[in-house]
Amino acid sequence: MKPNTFKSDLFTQFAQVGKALSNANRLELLEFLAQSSRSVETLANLAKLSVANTSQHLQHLRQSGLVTSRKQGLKVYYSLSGDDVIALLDSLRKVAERHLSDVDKLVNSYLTEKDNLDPVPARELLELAKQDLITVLDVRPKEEFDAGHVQGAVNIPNDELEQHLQQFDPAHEIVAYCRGPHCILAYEAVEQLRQRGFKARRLEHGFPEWKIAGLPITENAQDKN
Amino acid sequence: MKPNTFKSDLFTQFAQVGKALSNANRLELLEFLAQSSRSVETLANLAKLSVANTSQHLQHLRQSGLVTSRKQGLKVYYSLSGDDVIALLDSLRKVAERHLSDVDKLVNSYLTEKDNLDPVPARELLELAKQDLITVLDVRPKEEFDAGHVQGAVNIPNDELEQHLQQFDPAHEIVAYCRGPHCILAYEAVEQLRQRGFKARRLEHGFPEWKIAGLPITENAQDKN
DNA sequence: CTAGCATTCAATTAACTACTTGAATAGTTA
DNA sequence: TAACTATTCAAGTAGTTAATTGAATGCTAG
Repeated sequence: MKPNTFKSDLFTQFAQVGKALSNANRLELLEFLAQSSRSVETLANLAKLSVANTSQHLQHLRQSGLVTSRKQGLKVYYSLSGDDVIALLDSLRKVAERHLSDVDKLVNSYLTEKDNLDPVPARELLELAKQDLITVLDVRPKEEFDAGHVQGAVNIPNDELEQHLQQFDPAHEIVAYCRGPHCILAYEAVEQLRQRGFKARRLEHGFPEWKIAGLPITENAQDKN
Repeated sequence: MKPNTFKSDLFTQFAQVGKALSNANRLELLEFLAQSSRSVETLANLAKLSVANTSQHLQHLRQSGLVTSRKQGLKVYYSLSGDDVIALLDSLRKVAERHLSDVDKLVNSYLTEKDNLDPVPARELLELAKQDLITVLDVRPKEEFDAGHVQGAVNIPNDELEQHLQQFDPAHEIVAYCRGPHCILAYEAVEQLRQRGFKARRLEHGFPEWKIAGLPITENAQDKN
């Protein structure tokens, strides 16, 4: 028996997963994959990387066990290998938020009124929706909405918000959400709506977190992209 | 507003934390720190690294916000910056275990009868202890035991087990634990006890997990090392 | 069975990381 | 104040990683 060898090998294996999380582009790819499974080309466009580079990053992620791939016709679709990966990304985000003061500074400087956009916890949204007191607004692009969204949500991508303002019931408060805790779309939507006199807040987290919490969603055939 | 710049900077910050987790030696240091706070020299000895190298790793960890340091007299004591770090390490471990088949192979080849050493969940241990049906055995070194241990546990470091066998009540099942889910000491103790005819199992997780689950512990003044 | 497409592979370059060594700093004790 | 100790800093080297480019593979449709 060689406990030390065994032990260090084990840490080496864990470090492989850590390495996969050590690059900003890979983390961005993971966030996109947390939405739904996607092809290499789509991911490359979303992350603004070359296709070859994206492919390499994805292979790296696959070797660490964070994503899986599946070939369908011409395209290769990648997806997260399990909900535990979302939990891991959430842990990472929590630690980073709590400890890296730089992150706070960034968030504060960008989102001028961050604190005033006080977020609605998921449970509260559920309750308000049940009593039909709110309109739930999904501001992500149509494809992401189609792949899966909070039950009862209305989809209006951010750049079309202006044209659809009259369809909102002014008596209802509007709760906006998008991809994750740091998706800016929801912040922007809330700001815009408030300027127009609506009562608006944002959902505390985003769709991936809602989904893994087991809260009600409407889900279509995945893998459209 | 520059959403893209903002966004990529944010991922860069998260990647800093990922980088901290991308090295086997740093992960090992974090595991030691999950036990209790420790000085640089102690950590260097535990991890079998040079002091300068250890110091560098620790600074890296501090810059990512995973640990904090505090100077006391001549020595500098490092500790985890919060329980969310333990949660993060646990997530990492879970993903690595589930996905890296190499890890399974290692565990299986090293721990010949892994499945037979069926682990006791924390709640079950609590219940059994309440009814006084078991002896809870902490096989870690004395210093770690002193810094904090499961309430009611007996401390016998692994290499002294042989000499203390007669002090166990043969009617009681023995549940052994040590540092974490992968600490080998507990496996070895269980094997040894079984060979001597005792009924023995190991605790499913280790002390750090027990502690963050909020289960009853006995804690002494930290920072002895 | 050929043309076209999505992805991967291979080779290159620049940038970064881990570890070593020896010197510098800061706190402590005589 | 001088000697000592624990830690950190600085510089150098070997090894690793990210991104680019262009070619190779493997499907699919005509």
